[in-house]
Amino acid sequence: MIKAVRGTRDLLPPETALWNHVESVVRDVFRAYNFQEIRTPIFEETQLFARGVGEETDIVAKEMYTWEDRGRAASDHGQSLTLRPENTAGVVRAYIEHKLGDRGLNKLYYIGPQFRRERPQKGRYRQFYQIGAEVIGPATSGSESPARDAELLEMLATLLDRLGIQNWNLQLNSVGSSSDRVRFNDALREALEPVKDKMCGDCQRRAVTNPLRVLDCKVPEDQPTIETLPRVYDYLDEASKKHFEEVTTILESVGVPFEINHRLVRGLDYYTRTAFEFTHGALGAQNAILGGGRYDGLAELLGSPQPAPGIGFAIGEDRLVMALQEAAGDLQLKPDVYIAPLGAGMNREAAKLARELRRANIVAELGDETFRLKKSFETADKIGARFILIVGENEVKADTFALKNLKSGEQVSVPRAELGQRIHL
RNA sequence: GUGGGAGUAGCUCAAUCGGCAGAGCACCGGACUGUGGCUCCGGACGUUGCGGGUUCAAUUCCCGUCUCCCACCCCA
Repeated sequence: MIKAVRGTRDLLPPETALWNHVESVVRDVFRAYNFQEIRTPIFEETQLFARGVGEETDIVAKEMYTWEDRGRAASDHGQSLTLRPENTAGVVRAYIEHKLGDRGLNKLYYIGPQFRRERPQKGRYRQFYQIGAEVIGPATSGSESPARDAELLEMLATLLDRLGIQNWNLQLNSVGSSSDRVRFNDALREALEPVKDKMCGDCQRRAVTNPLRVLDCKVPEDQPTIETLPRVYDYLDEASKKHFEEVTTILESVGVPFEINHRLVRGLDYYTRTAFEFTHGALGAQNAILGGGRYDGLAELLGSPQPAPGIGFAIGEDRLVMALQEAAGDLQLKPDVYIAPLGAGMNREAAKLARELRRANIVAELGDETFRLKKSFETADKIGARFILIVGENEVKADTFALKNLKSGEQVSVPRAELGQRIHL
Protein backbone atom coordinates (compact mmCIF):
# COMPACT_ATOMS: atom_id res chain seq x y z
CA MET A 1 0.00 0.00 0.00
CA ILE A 2 1.23 3.46 -0.86
CA LYS A 3 0.93 5.74 2.12
CA ALA A 4 1.28 9.47 2.68
CA VAL A 5 4.99 10.14 3.19
CA ARG A 6 6.51 10.75 6.58
CA GLY A 7 5.42 14.02 8.11
CA THR A 8 2.60 14.61 5.62
CA ARG A 9 -1.04 13.79 6.16
CA ASP A 10 -4.46 13.84 4.58
CA LEU A 11 -7.03 16.20 6.01
CA LEU A 12 -10.36 14.45 5.76
CA PRO A 13 -13.96 15.42 6.34
CA PRO A 14 -15.37 16.28 8.77
CA GLU A 15 -12.16 17.91 10.02
CA THR A 16 -11.78 19.92 6.82
CA ALA A 17 -14.93 21.81 7.82
CA LEU A 18 -13.03 23.16 10.80
CA TRP A 19 -10.14 24.23 8.56
CA ASN A 20 -12.57 26.02 6.28
CA HIS A 21 -14.17 27.69 9.25
CA VAL A 22 -10.80 28.91 10.52
CA GLU A 23 -9.82 30.25 7.12
CA SER A 24 -13.14 31.97 6.65
CA VAL A 25 -12.89 33.74 10.01
CA VAL A 26 -9.30 34.68 9.17
CA ARG A 27 -10.27 36.26 5.85
CA ASP A 28 -13.09 38.08 7.54
CA VAL A 29 -10.96 39.54 10.32
CA PHE A 30 -8.05 40.43 8.03
CA ARG A 31 -10.48 42.19 5.72
CA ALA A 32 -11.57 44.48 8.54
CA TYR A 33 -7.96 45.66 8.81
CA ASN A 34 -7.77 46.12 5.05
CA PHE A 35 -5.37 43.27 4.32
CA GLN A 36 -5.46 41.66 0.88
CA GLU A 37 -4.38 38.22 -0.20
CA ILE A 38 -1.14 37.43 -1.98
CA ARG A 39 -0.24 34.01 -3.40
CA THR A 40 3.37 33.23 -4.10
CA PRO A 41 4.86 30.07 -5.63
CA ILE A 42 5.36 26.95 -3.54
CA PHE A 43 8.99 26.78 -4.67
CA GLU A 44 11.57 29.46 -5.18
CA GLU A 45 15.23 29.79 -5.95
CA THR A 46 17.22 28.36 -3.07
CA GLN A 47 19.13 31.62 -2.84
CA LEU A 48 16.03 33.46 -1.69
CA PHE A 49 15.81 31.45 1.53
CA ALA A 50 19.55 31.22 2.03
CA ARG A 51 19.81 35.00 1.99
CA GLY A 52 16.45 35.85 3.52
CA VAL A 53 16.07 33.33 6.29
CA GLY A 54 19.81 33.05 6.92
CA GLU A 55 22.45 30.47 6.05
CA GLU A 56 23.12 29.75 9.70
CA THR A 57 19.55 29.01 10.70
CA ASP A 58 18.51 25.39 11.24
CA ILE A 59 15.84 25.85 8.61
CA VAL A 60 18.32 26.62 5.85
CA ALA A 61 21.18 24.52 7.14
CA LYS A 62 19.34 21.23 7.42
CA GLU A 63 15.59 21.38 6.93
CA MET A 64 14.93 22.48 3.38
CA TYR A 65 13.69 20.35 0.49
CA THR A 66 16.13 21.40 -2.19
CA TRP A 67 16.76 19.96 -5.63
CA GLU A 68 18.43 20.77 -8.87
CA ASP A 69 16.09 21.68 -11.71
CA ARG A 70 16.28 19.54 -14.83
CA GLY A 71 14.59 21.98 -17.17
CA ARG A 72 15.56 21.83 -20.83
CA ALA A 73 16.49 25.44 -21.23
CA ALA A 74 20.09 26.07 -20.37
CA SER A 75 18.95 28.83 -18.05
CA ASP A 76 16.82 26.34 -16.07
CA HIS A 77 19.31 23.58 -16.00
CA GLY A 78 21.14 23.18 -12.78
CA GLN A 79 19.19 25.89 -11.03
CA SER A 80 18.82 25.12 -7.35
CA LEU A 81 15.19 25.22 -6.23
CA THR A 82 13.61 24.81 -2.80
CA LEU A 83 10.12 24.16 -1.45
CA ARG A 84 9.32 27.20 0.64
CA PRO A 85 10.00 26.64 4.36
CA GLU A 86 8.21 29.89 5.20
CA ASN A 87 6.43 32.58 3.24
CA THR A 88 7.88 35.94 4.26
CA ALA A 89 10.87 35.71 1.94
CA GLY A 90 8.58 34.95 -1.00
CA VAL A 91 6.30 37.88 -0.21
CA VAL A 92 9.23 40.28 0.06
CA ARG A 93 10.65 38.91 -3.19
CA ALA A 94 7.31 39.60 -4.88
CA TYR A 95 7.24 43.06 -3.30
CA ILE A 96 10.57 43.88 -4.88
CA GLU A 97 9.91 42.17 -8.20
CA HIS A 98 6.60 43.94 -8.80
CA LYS A 99 7.68 47.27 -7.32
CA LEU A 100 4.85 47.11 -4.80
CA GLY A 101 6.55 49.92 -2.93
CA ASP A 102 5.14 52.25 -5.57
CA ARG A 103 1.68 51.52 -4.15
CA GLY A 104 2.68 52.83 -0.74
CA LEU A 105 1.94 50.68 2.28
CA ASN A 106 1.15 47.04 1.46
CA LYS A 107 -0.94 44.93 3.83
CA LEU A 108 -0.78 41.40 2.53
CA TYR A 109 -1.81 38.02 3.84
CA TYR A 110 -1.36 34.44 2.70
CA ILE A 111 -2.64 30.98 3.59
CA GLY A 112 -0.79 27.95 2.38
CA PRO A 113 1.49 24.96 2.86
CA GLN A 114 5.14 25.23 3.88
CA PHE A 115 7.77 22.49 3.96
CA ARG A 116 10.51 21.61 6.40
CA ARG A 117 12.30 18.30 6.77
CA GLU A 118 12.04 17.91 10.54
CA ARG A 119 11.30 14.94 12.73
CA PRO A 120 7.49 14.86 12.95
CA GLN A 121 5.93 15.42 16.34
CA LYS A 122 2.70 16.67 17.86
CA GLY A 123 1.88 19.93 16.07
CA ARG A 124 4.85 19.56 13.76
CA TYR A 125 4.68 18.19 10.25
CA ARG A 126 6.88 18.24 7.18
CA GLN A 127 4.11 19.79 5.17
CA PHE A 128 2.34 22.23 7.41
CA TYR A 129 0.09 25.21 6.88
CA GLN A 130 0.77 28.78 7.74
CA ILE A 131 -1.53 31.75 7.81
CA GLY A 132 0.56 34.89 7.70
CA ALA A 133 0.42 38.59 7.06
CA GLU A 134 2.98 41.23 6.19
CA VAL A 135 2.88 45.01 6.42
CA ILE A 136 5.58 46.35 4.15
CA GLY A 137 6.33 49.52 2.25
CA PRO A 138 8.69 52.47 1.90
CA ALA A 139 9.45 54.13 5.22
CA THR A 140 7.52 57.20 4.05
CA SER A 141 4.37 55.07 3.95
CA GLY A 142 4.56 54.56 7.69
CA SER A 143 5.72 50.97 7.48
CA GLU A 144 8.24 51.50 10.25
CA SER A 145 5.79 53.03 12.66
CA PRO A 146 5.12 51.33 16.01
CA ALA A 147 1.46 51.94 15.20
CA ARG A 148 1.73 49.17 12.61
CA ASP A 149 3.23 46.74 15.14
CA ALA A 150 0.45 47.46 17.58
CA GLU A 151 -2.23 47.21 14.92
CA LEU A 152 -0.94 43.82 13.83
CA LEU A 153 -0.83 42.49 17.38
CA GLU A 154 -4.28 43.83 18.15
CA MET A 155 -5.58 42.14 15.00
CA LEU A 156 -4.13 38.84 16.14
CA ALA A 157 -5.73 39.17 19.55
CA THR A 158 -9.05 39.87 17.85
CA LEU A 159 -8.63 36.89 15.55
CA LEU A 160 -7.89 34.46 18.39
CA ASP A 161 -10.80 35.82 20.39
CA ARG A 162 -13.13 35.57 17.41
CA LEU A 163 -12.11 31.97 16.85
CA GLY A 164 -12.79 31.19 20.47
CA ILE A 165 -9.23 30.32 21.45
CA GLN A 166 -9.10 30.42 25.22
CA ASN A 167 -6.16 31.46 27.34
CA TRP A 168 -3.73 32.64 24.72
CA ASN A 169 -0.69 34.46 25.94
CA LEU A 170 1.20 37.18 24.08
CA GLN A 171 4.93 37.39 24.73
CA LEU A 172 6.70 40.47 23.51
CA ASN A 173 10.28 41.61 23.19
CA SER A 174 12.51 43.82 21.13
CA VAL A 175 15.57 42.18 19.64
CA GLY A 176 16.88 45.52 18.43
CA SER A 177 17.90 46.96 15.11
CA SER A 178 20.60 45.13 13.20
CA SER A 179 23.28 47.37 14.70
CA ASP A 180 21.81 46.89 18.18
CA ARG A 181 21.96 43.18 17.52
CA VAL A 182 25.61 43.26 16.56
CA ARG A 183 26.51 45.01 19.80
CA PHE A 184 24.31 42.74 21.88
CA ASN A 185 25.71 39.62 20.26
CA ASP A 186 29.23 40.79 21.04
CA ALA A 187 28.26 41.48 24.64
CA LEU A 188 26.62 38.07 24.93
CA ARG A 189 29.62 36.26 23.52
CA GLU A 190 31.85 38.09 25.93
CA ALA A 191 29.61 37.32 28.89
CA LEU A 192 29.33 33.69 27.85
CA GLU A 193 33.04 33.14 27.43
CA PRO A 194 33.84 32.60 31.14
CA VAL A 195 30.62 30.72 32.01
CA LYS A 196 29.77 28.61 28.99
CA ASP A 197 31.86 25.64 30.10
CA LYS A 198 29.50 24.92 32.94
CA MET A 199 26.45 25.09 30.69
CA CYS A 200 24.71 22.34 28.73
CA GLY A 201 26.19 21.00 25.52
CA ASP A 202 23.62 22.77 23.37
CA CYS A 203 24.43 26.10 25.00
CA GLN A 204 28.14 25.62 24.46
CA ARG A 205 27.44 25.15 20.79
CA ARG A 206 25.01 28.09 20.67
CA ALA A 207 27.50 30.35 22.44
CA VAL A 208 29.57 30.13 19.31
CA THR A 209 27.03 29.82 16.50
CA ASN A 210 24.04 31.81 17.73
CA PRO A 211 24.44 33.31 21.22
CA LEU A 212 20.89 34.70 21.18
CA ARG A 213 19.51 31.20 21.35
CA VAL A 214 21.21 30.59 24.69
CA LEU A 215 18.51 32.81 26.16
CA ASP A 216 15.95 30.29 24.99
CA CYS A 217 17.54 27.33 26.78
CA LYS A 218 15.16 25.30 28.91
CA VAL A 219 17.69 23.26 30.89
CA PRO A 220 16.96 24.04 34.57
CA GLU A 221 20.63 23.98 35.63
CA ASP A 222 21.45 26.71 33.11
CA GLN A 223 18.78 29.15 34.27
CA PRO A 224 20.84 30.86 37.04
CA THR A 225 23.66 31.44 34.56
CA ILE A 226 21.28 32.82 31.95
CA GLU A 227 19.87 35.26 34.50
CA THR A 228 23.31 36.85 34.79
CA LEU A 229 23.60 37.45 31.05
CA PRO A 230 23.02 40.90 29.57
CA ARG A 231 19.53 41.86 28.42
CA VAL A 232 18.73 42.97 24.88
CA TYR A 233 16.84 45.96 26.20
CA ASP A 234 20.01 47.49 27.60
CA TYR A 235 21.63 47.36 24.18
CA LEU A 236 18.83 49.05 22.26
CA ASP A 237 19.65 52.47 20.90
CA GLU A 238 17.33 55.38 21.73
CA ALA A 239 15.25 54.98 18.59
CA SER A 240 14.67 51.26 19.18
CA LYS A 241 13.78 51.83 22.82
CA LYS A 242 11.32 54.53 21.92
CA HIS A 243 9.82 52.35 19.20
CA PHE A 244 9.31 49.45 21.58
CA GLU A 245 7.80 51.65 24.26
CA GLU A 246 5.33 53.11 21.82
CA VAL A 247 4.22 49.61 20.78
CA THR A 248 3.55 48.61 24.37
CA THR A 249 1.82 51.90 25.14
CA ILE A 250 -0.63 51.49 22.29
CA LEU A 251 -1.29 47.87 23.24
CA GLU A 252 -2.09 48.98 26.77
CA SER A 253 -4.42 51.71 25.60
CA VAL A 254 -6.38 49.38 23.33
CA GLY A 255 -6.49 46.75 26.05
CA VAL A 256 -4.52 43.87 24.57
CA PRO A 257 -2.81 41.97 27.38
CA PHE A 258 0.84 41.03 26.87
CA GLU A 259 3.88 39.98 28.77
CA ILE A 260 7.37 41.29 28.17
CA ASN A 261 9.80 38.42 27.84
CA HIS A 262 13.39 39.62 27.72
CA ARG A 263 14.48 36.18 26.65
CA LEU A 264 12.21 35.87 23.65
CA VAL A 265 14.34 35.48 20.54
CA ARG A 266 13.43 34.29 17.11
CA GLY A 267 15.08 31.62 15.03
CA LEU A 268 15.14 33.44 11.72
CA ASP A 269 17.93 35.89 11.03
CA TYR A 270 15.81 38.61 9.48
CA TYR A 271 13.96 39.70 12.61
CA THR A 272 14.66 43.14 14.06
CA ARG A 273 13.14 45.16 16.86
CA THR A 274 9.64 43.92 17.78
CA ALA A 275 9.48 40.16 18.22
CA PHE A 276 6.50 38.27 19.53
CA GLU A 277 4.92 34.91 20.08
CA PHE A 278 1.41 33.83 21.01
CA THR A 279 1.44 30.65 23.03
CA HIS A 280 -1.31 28.30 24.11
CA GLY A 281 -1.29 25.48 26.63
CA ALA A 282 -2.46 21.96 25.77
CA LEU A 283 -0.48 21.92 22.55
CA GLY A 284 2.33 19.84 23.94
CA ALA A 285 5.88 21.02 23.49
CA GLN A 286 4.96 22.95 20.36
CA ASN A 287 3.07 25.58 22.33
CA ALA A 288 3.78 28.49 19.98
CA ILE A 289 0.63 28.97 17.99
CA LEU A 290 2.04 31.89 16.07
CA GLY A 291 5.13 34.01 15.96
CA GLY A 292 6.54 36.96 14.14
CA GLY A 293 8.27 40.28 14.26
CA ARG A 294 9.71 43.20 12.42
CA TYR A 295 12.21 42.75 9.58
CA ASP A 296 13.40 46.21 8.67
CA GLY A 297 16.44 45.19 6.67
CA LEU A 298 15.08 42.19 4.79
CA ALA A 299 14.05 43.88 1.55
CA GLU A 300 17.48 45.42 1.05
CA LEU A 301 19.11 42.13 1.89
CA LEU A 302 17.07 40.60 -0.93
CA GLY A 303 18.11 43.29 -3.37
CA SER A 304 15.53 46.02 -3.01
CA PRO A 305 16.95 49.34 -4.27
CA GLN A 306 14.82 51.12 -1.67
CA PRO A 307 14.51 50.34 2.03
CA ALA A 308 11.21 48.66 2.87
CA PRO A 309 10.70 48.15 6.58
CA GLY A 310 8.07 45.60 7.46
CA ILE A 311 6.47 43.47 10.12
CA GLY A 312 4.66 40.18 9.89
CA PHE A 313 3.72 36.97 11.53
CA ALA A 314 2.94 33.36 10.74
CA ILE A 315 0.26 31.31 12.43
CA GLY A 316 0.70 27.55 12.58
CA GLU A 317 -2.68 26.60 11.16
CA ASP A 318 -2.27 22.95 12.16
CA ARG A 319 -1.71 24.06 15.74
CA LEU A 320 -4.53 26.55 15.63
CA VAL A 321 -6.95 23.86 14.47
CA MET A 322 -5.59 21.55 17.16
CA ALA A 323 -6.25 24.16 19.83
CA LEU A 324 -9.81 24.54 18.59
CA GLN A 325 -10.45 20.81 18.57
CA GLU A 326 -9.71 20.69 22.28
CA ALA A 327 -12.61 23.01 23.01
CA ALA A 328 -15.17 22.87 20.21
CA GLY A 329 -16.89 19.69 19.12
CA ASP A 330 -16.76 18.96 15.44
CA LEU A 331 -19.11 20.94 13.30
CA GLN A 332 -20.49 18.46 10.82
CA LEU A 333 -21.84 19.54 7.48
CA LYS A 334 -25.31 18.18 6.95
CA PRO A 335 -27.58 18.41 3.93
CA ASP A 336 -30.97 20.08 4.09
CA VAL A 337 -32.76 17.37 2.23
CA TYR A 338 -32.33 13.81 1.03
CA ILE A 339 -34.19 13.15 -2.19
CA ALA A 340 -35.48 9.59 -2.40
CA PRO A 341 -36.54 8.41 -5.87
CA LEU A 342 -38.94 5.52 -5.52
CA GLY A 343 -39.39 3.05 -8.34
CA ALA A 344 -38.36 2.68 -11.95
CA GLY A 345 -38.00 5.86 -13.93
CA MET A 346 -37.90 8.08 -10.86
CA ASN A 347 -34.19 8.93 -11.04
CA ARG A 348 -34.90 11.35 -13.85
CA GLU A 349 -37.70 13.05 -11.91
CA ALA A 350 -35.53 13.25 -8.81
CA ALA A 351 -32.70 14.75 -10.81
CA LYS A 352 -34.98 17.49 -12.03
CA LEU A 353 -36.13 18.27 -8.50
CA ALA A 354 -32.57 18.18 -7.18
CA ARG A 355 -31.52 20.69 -9.82
CA GLU A 356 -34.35 23.04 -8.93
CA LEU A 357 -33.68 22.85 -5.20
CA ARG A 358 -29.92 23.19 -5.49
CA ARG A 359 -30.37 26.24 -7.67
CA ALA A 360 -32.49 27.63 -4.88
CA ASN A 361 -29.46 27.27 -2.60
CA ILE A 362 -30.60 24.12 -0.84
CA VAL A 363 -28.07 21.45 0.06
CA ALA A 364 -29.48 18.27 -1.41
CA GLU A 365 -28.28 14.68 -1.48
CA LEU A 366 -29.70 12.48 -4.17
CA GLY A 367 -30.62 8.82 -3.69
CA ASP A 368 -31.21 6.12 -6.26
CA GLU A 369 -34.39 4.50 -7.51
CA THR A 370 -32.99 1.02 -6.87
CA PHE A 371 -32.96 1.69 -3.13
CA ARG A 372 -35.85 0.47 -1.11
CA LEU A 373 -37.58 3.28 0.73
CA LYS A 374 -36.37 1.93 4.04
CA LYS A 375 -32.80 2.16 2.88
CA SER A 376 -33.35 5.72 1.73
CA PHE A 377 -34.66 6.62 5.16
CA GLU A 378 -31.69 5.01 6.84
CA THR A 379 -29.26 6.81 4.56
CA ALA A 380 -31.02 10.15 5.05
CA ASP A 381 -30.84 9.63 8.78
CA LYS A 382 -27.20 8.62 8.71
CA ILE A 383 -26.03 11.70 6.84
CA GLY A 384 -28.10 13.94 9.10
CA ALA A 385 -30.50 15.36 6.52
CA ARG A 386 -33.22 17.58 7.97
CA PHE A 387 -35.82 16.44 5.44
CA ILE A 388 -36.46 13.50 3.20
CA LEU A 389 -38.30 14.15 -0.04
CA ILE A 390 -40.07 11.20 -1.61
CA VAL A 391 -40.28 11.14 -5.38
CA GLY A 392 -42.65 8.34 -6.40
CA GLU A 393 -45.13 7.82 -9.21
CA ASN A 394 -48.04 9.23 -7.22
CA GLU A 395 -46.12 12.35 -6.38
CA VAL A 396 -44.95 12.96 -9.90
CA LYS A 397 -48.50 12.57 -11.24
CA ALA A 398 -49.87 15.04 -8.73
CA ASP A 399 -46.78 17.27 -8.93
CA THR A 400 -47.00 17.27 -5.14
CA PHE A 401 -44.36 15.59 -3.04
CA ALA A 402 -44.15 13.92 0.33
CA LEU A 403 -41.75 15.90 2.51
CA LYS A 404 -40.94 14.54 5.94
CA ASN A 405 -39.06 16.27 8.72
CA LEU A 406 -36.79 13.54 10.01
CA LYS A 407 -36.42 15.02 13.44
CA SER A 408 -40.06 15.76 14.28
CA GLY A 409 -41.49 13.01 12.13
CA GLU A 410 -44.00 15.44 10.64
CA GLN A 411 -44.83 14.65 7.03
CA VAL A 412 -46.63 16.94 4.63
CA SER A 413 -47.66 16.96 1.00
CA VAL A 414 -46.07 19.92 -0.73
CA PRO A 415 -46.72 21.27 -4.25
CA ARG A 416 -43.56 21.41 -6.33
CA ALA A 417 -43.43 25.19 -6.41
CA GLU A 418 -43.44 25.47 -2.63
CA LEU A 419 -40.74 22.88 -1.87
CA GLY A 420 -37.85 25.30 -1.74
CA GLN A 421 -39.60 27.66 0.60
CA ARG A 422 -40.78 24.81 2.80
CA ILE A 423 -37.25 23.38 3.15
CA HIS A 424 -35.68 26.77 3.81
CA LEU A 425 -37.88 27.23 6.89
C1' G B 1 19.98 14.35 13.82
C1' U B 2 19.28 12.09 19.37
C1' G B 3 16.36 9.35 23.18
C1' G B 4 11.80 6.63 24.83
C1' G B 5 6.92 4.16 23.68
C1' A B 6 3.69 1.80 20.11
C1' G B 7 1.98 -0.84 15.46
C1' U B 8 -3.60 -6.99 15.28
C1' A B 9 -10.56 -5.86 10.87
C1' G B 10 -12.72 0.86 8.75
C1' C B 11 -12.46 2.45 14.51
C1' U B 12 -11.44 1.01 19.89
C1' C B 13 -9.01 -3.06 21.67
C1' A B 14 -8.45 -8.82 23.17
C1' A B 15 -5.64 -13.38 22.10
C1' U B 16 -3.07 -17.96 28.60
C1' C B 17 3.55 -21.05 28.40
C1' G B 18 4.91 -20.31 21.20
C1' G B 19 -0.57 -24.16 19.45
C1' C B 20 -7.01 -22.99 14.35
C1' A B 21 -6.48 -14.65 15.02
C1' G B 22 -11.36 -12.75 18.32
C1' A B 23 -15.06 -9.04 20.54
C1' G B 24 -17.68 -4.37 20.56
C1' C B 25 -18.80 -0.36 17.40
C1' A B 26 -19.18 0.71 12.20
C1' C B 27 -20.44 -1.65 7.33
C1' C B 28 -23.69 -4.93 3.96
C1' G B 29 -28.11 -8.08 3.44
C1' G B 30 -32.76 -10.06 5.38
C1' A B 31 -37.11 -10.15 8.79
C1' C B 32 -39.99 -5.30 6.61
C1' U B 33 -42.33 -4.85 -1.89
C1' G B 34 -44.20 3.34 -0.22
C1' U B 35 -41.73 5.31 5.78
C1' G B 36 -35.79 5.97 9.48
C1' G B 37 -33.98 5.77 14.75
C1' C B 38 -35.51 0.12 18.30
C1' U B 39 -35.14 -5.19 17.96
C1' C B 40 -33.86 -9.97 15.93
C1' C B 41 -31.27 -13.12 12.23
C1' G B 42 -27.41 -13.56 8.82
C1' G B 43 -22.96 -11.80 6.00
C1' A B 44 -18.42 -9.70 4.66
C1' C B 45 -14.27 -8.06 7.03
C1' G B 46 -6.88 -9.51 8.20
C1' U B 47 -0.02 -10.13 4.05
C1' U B 48 -1.09 -9.44 12.86
C1' G B 49 3.28 -2.50 9.49
C1' C B 50 7.23 -4.74 6.20
C1' G B 51 11.60 -8.16 5.54
C1' G B 52 14.46 -11.92 7.52
C1' G B 53 15.85 -15.59 11.52
C1' U B 54 14.83 -19.56 15.41
C1' U B 55 10.93 -23.51 15.62
C1' C B 56 7.05 -29.20 13.85
C1' A B 57 4.44 -24.49 14.76
C1' A B 58 5.52 -17.16 15.61
C1' U B 59 0.56 -11.85 16.82
C1' U B 60 3.82 -14.07 20.70
C1' C B 61 10.98 -15.09 20.82
C1' C B 62 15.44 -12.71 18.06
C1' C B 63 17.55 -9.22 14.23
C1' G B 64 16.72 -5.47 10.67
C1' U B 65 13.56 -1.83 8.64
C1' C B 66 9.29 1.52 8.00
C1' U B 67 5.52 4.44 10.14
C1' C B 68 3.03 6.79 14.12
C1' C B 69 3.12 8.92 19.12
C1' C B 70 6.03 11.53 23.07
C1' A B 71 10.34 14.35 24.28
C1' C B 72 15.12 16.82 22.86
C1' C B 73 16.79 20.06 19.01
C1' C B 74 14.27 23.85 16.19
C1' C B 75 10.14 26.46 14.86
C1' A B 76 4.62 27.91 13.35
